Amino acid sequence: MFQPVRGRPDLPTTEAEIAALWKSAGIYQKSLDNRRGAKRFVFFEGPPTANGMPHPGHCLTRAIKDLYPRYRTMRGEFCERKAGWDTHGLPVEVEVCKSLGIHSKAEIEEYGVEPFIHRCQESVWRYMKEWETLTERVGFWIDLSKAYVTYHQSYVESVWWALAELFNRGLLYQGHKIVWWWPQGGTALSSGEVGQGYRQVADPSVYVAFPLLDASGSPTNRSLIAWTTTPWTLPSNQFAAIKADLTYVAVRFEDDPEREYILAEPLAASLADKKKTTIEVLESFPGSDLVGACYLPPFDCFRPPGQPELTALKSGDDEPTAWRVIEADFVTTDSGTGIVHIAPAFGEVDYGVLLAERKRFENKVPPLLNCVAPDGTFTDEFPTMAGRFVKDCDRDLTRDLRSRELLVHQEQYLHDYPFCWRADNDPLIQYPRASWFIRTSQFRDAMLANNEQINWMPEHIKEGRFGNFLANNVDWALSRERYWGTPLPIWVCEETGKAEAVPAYEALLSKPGVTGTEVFEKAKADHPELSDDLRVHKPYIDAITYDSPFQDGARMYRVPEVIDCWFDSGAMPFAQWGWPHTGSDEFQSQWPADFISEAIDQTRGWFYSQLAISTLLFGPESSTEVKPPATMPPNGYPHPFRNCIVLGHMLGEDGSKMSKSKRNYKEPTEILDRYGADALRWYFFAGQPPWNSIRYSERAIRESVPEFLLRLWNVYSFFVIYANIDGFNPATHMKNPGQLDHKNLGTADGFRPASERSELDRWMLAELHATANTMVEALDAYDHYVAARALSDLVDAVSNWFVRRSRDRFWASGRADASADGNAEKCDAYWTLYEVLTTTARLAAPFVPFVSEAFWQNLAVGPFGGRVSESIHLTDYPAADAELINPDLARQMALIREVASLGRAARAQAKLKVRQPLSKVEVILAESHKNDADWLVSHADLVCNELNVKAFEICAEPERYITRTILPDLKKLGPRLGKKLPQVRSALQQADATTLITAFRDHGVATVSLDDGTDVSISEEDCIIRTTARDGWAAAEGTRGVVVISSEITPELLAEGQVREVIHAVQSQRKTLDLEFTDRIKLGFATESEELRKALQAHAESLASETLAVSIEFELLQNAELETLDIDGHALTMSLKRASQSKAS
RNA sequence: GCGCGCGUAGCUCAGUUGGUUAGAGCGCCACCCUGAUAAGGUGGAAGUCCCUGGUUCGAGUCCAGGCGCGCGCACCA
Repeated sequence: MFQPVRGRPDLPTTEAEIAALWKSAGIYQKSLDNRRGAKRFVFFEGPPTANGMPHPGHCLTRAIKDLYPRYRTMRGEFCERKAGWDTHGLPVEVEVCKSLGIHSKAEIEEYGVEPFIHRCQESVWRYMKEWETLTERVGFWIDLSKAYVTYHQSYVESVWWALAELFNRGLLYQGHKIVWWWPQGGTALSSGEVGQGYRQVADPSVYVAFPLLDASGSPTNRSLIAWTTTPWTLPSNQFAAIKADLTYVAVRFEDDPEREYILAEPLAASLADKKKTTIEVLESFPGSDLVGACYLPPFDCFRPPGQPELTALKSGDDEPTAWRVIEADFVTTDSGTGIVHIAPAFGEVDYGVLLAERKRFENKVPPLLNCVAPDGTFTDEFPTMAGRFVKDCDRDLTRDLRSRELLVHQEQYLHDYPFCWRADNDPLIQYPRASWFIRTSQFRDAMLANNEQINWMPEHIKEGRFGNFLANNVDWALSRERYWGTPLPIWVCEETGKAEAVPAYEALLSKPGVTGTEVFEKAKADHPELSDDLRVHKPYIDAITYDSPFQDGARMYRVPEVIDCWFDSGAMPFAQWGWPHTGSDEFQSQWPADFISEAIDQTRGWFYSQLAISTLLFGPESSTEVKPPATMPPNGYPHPFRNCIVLGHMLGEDGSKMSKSKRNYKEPTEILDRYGADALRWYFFAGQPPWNSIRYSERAIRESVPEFLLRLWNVYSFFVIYANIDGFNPATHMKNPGQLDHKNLGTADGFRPASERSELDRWMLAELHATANTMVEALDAYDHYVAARALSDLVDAVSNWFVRRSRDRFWASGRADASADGNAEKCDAYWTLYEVLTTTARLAAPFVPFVSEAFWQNLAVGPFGGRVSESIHLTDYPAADAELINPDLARQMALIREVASLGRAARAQAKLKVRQPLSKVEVILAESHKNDADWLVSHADLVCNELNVKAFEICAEPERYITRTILPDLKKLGPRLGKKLPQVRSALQQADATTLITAFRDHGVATVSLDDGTDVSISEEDCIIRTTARDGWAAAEGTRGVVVISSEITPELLAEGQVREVIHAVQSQRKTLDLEFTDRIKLGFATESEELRKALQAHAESLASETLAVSIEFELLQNAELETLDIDGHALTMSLKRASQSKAS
């Protein structure tokens, strides 16, 4: 007996039962133990941060991350899955600040770095529970208990090792650069972080006059017009840049006739338009004429009064170090005035100008002018606005310029500007700052070469998004002037400024004269619950100092910075094992990864950080002394991952980005509770290729259920119902159930080899095994979308053809076993369906692990107990049995299915319902299928049965019903005939098809005369012969042929049709009365119609057997249900009642 | 601005090296089945394959230029 099955699946409940089973039996662990020692399939978990709630996108990632490890495990490989959590960084700090109601660095310092860090460490686990629940709920098998955690000491020390390596190789350096700076947060951000914060804003756009100076240093009547959208940078102005080969003009505006202005010629008119005034051009000259001219800066905070001070150049001349026109290539006429205000402190390009200028000077070089403090306020060097946040001063600055008549024009300018990605009201500014960088740009080519070897899916990521990103690589801005992160392990000599990197905590403790460890010890004593991992974090680590190796008596102090948390995640391939300090075996065997997958936003994130770190540390140029694992492929590429599925972004119900505030998506738990994890997983896998953006809509998820899961469930439920009725037991006498593969099943009682079974069974098994082939091929190529579709087609074939065509066998009398009253054909049907169901469940297991497990438990573990795998996930993925695959039969069965379908179409067209028997159906096969004619005729019974007709034949006179058209096979003739093709085409159109076909038959070729007088000889293979139904017949055509239905209805046929109508009504009535389908009934009819009465009498026998009637009378029964029917216009009253108690079948 | 992706039926999406009649699911309409049954099936209607131009005997598919959407990048001073 199989456990009875719910008619309607309740997936969430089933899933909960299965999950409990897995847990109590430790199935995941067993699935690993099962494969220990086998070839490894290496998977890396990109660490999510448990600092926020999981959302639907995470369900997708986790589903994909589960699919391939499950599949590979079933394929015999050993796939460890170690979870991981990303725990450092700004997101955590910002969350904590929010909860404390503070914002700035000063406030954090005031609160205290130590308690702040404690808060951060606690906050990291805030949504841990939700994450773990979700992970299990979607069926993502991963070892959460051994998860790596980026703040753990061993992890931090691995990162330290990596940083020390880079430092020792000169690849980690401190540079003074213009960085994107978050003033309120007091730290620089990486380009990736900056990129996340761009937002469209309206900034003031000002056109400012820079009056040119005369020889004595006094302002003249003539001014340059510079344009900027950041007025706050004007006090720090240092140069004005022009383009040498651009034409500039001196002009006078009608509304301002006293002064003259200089700007690029192509932009002059548009500025006049903006000012709503007219313009008078006084003279024009090339930009080169302006180079070297001196001007009065808009603010005098740095400029002493009087004549510009001259400084010696290397060339022997001398020039002022500031407020001078210089030439620059980057000046364009796209916008502005063609004169660019240069403030080197606040722009990378501007800073480049300064560096270039500095090279020209002899001894004293131009200083960097900067009147903005790191916190974003003006310094005392700009007294009028000192202490105010620069972005808040734009209005006052503009007003000031206007009052001094230096403001030529002002407007609003709409553009994208970066804000802090974690504090989105804080604008970022470009700012000069000493910061630590990794020389990634030096490894650009190595990274590109490494990238070249990675199998990206979709392919275009390699050359496109990711390749471009690598090609434009800039040095990694690594350091963060923050608190909660991996501390930069660099200690600096207080006297000499010389630095060294420390690769491990132990190494630090063994330094001479080390002190400061007591700070953590004391904290631990005060708070025993404090995590030991915090000893390597701020502020404790900062307390540790030691004797300088560079100068006697000096001490070494750690630099204050922590690092970008993306470096943490990128170090995960080795840091998850604490390598190289520990975990050498693990790293050896788990690197590089065979498979990773994340969403596309990780191109600049985890995909990059992994590749960059791996290339720098383990690439061919590496001089790292600790060697990478011996498993490294010979040429060293690709690493650290070979195959990467880049997932599309998930969109909300409305197709736009998911957003909490827009409420355009349902919480994952709601979907999971309502439809189940398998439904969600199947939707993800089968809905679209994974790299498409995917719409997370409840409707779409709901509607994806019937097509596959429900259909499969219905077949399963059908099987269980009838197998129980018929006593089908697969375990009877089976010697070795194995994995219930075809060959194992062969040892069972009542099992006949496929070759001895009906064609339908052989077809079904052929489809099953062909599908297994397709799926393995697709999944090996990481194409689960194609695999899912193949699986779905298989289920359609089982449900809509095999079960449908096998009903008679399932309902035939006799037991489904090898006993004396056993029925061999019935047995075959059960064995076939049993094999199909168990094998399909295994094929589906990586996709829908819960439902397939439910099948396995009932179909396999139920009858066999401990003789089969206790879980479907401990079985092997089905390997196709090549001997069972049969392409000819597949084609033929497809043909017969089309014939049946066309027959129904023809009936529908002629309004002849299937209940009405017809005399004959004729088929005209397309030329392409003519060889299957004999086979089709041998299946006449099947066609007749499907279409409810008396006879089936291949049409003897096809010309009655069809016309044939000869079309050129363009694919074949195109390359051969080229430009002649259209002529051949029209010639064939005009030619008589029958003549051509005769010619093909008789001579193998036919000659076609073209309009240009030439002849072309073509063979039948060059053509496609199309068959088209003529009008006037009940016919339907498809690609494989034409089906014609005889629409003539004889009185006999009509009578039979009427009886079938009555049978239909009786069956409905049985159902209405809620009778068991084994209940016998008595029938009584009353009708005025002689015709109907005769029909019923004539077919009383079939009427009785179809409806399980023990008696049929032509008078109404006492105490029976009455129903009045209309059969073809004849009134009939039917009475029906149960004949006896139901008896078991 | 540059780069990547996408644009096919009312909706969500397939569409293999260019080839004759462009498909699926859902929805809609009509019908069938009634021993999987609050399921299942069949048929039908429905398309300017975003636009324009080009290459080609032939373009949904290749090329160029637009338009729209999404994402990414960033010296918009």
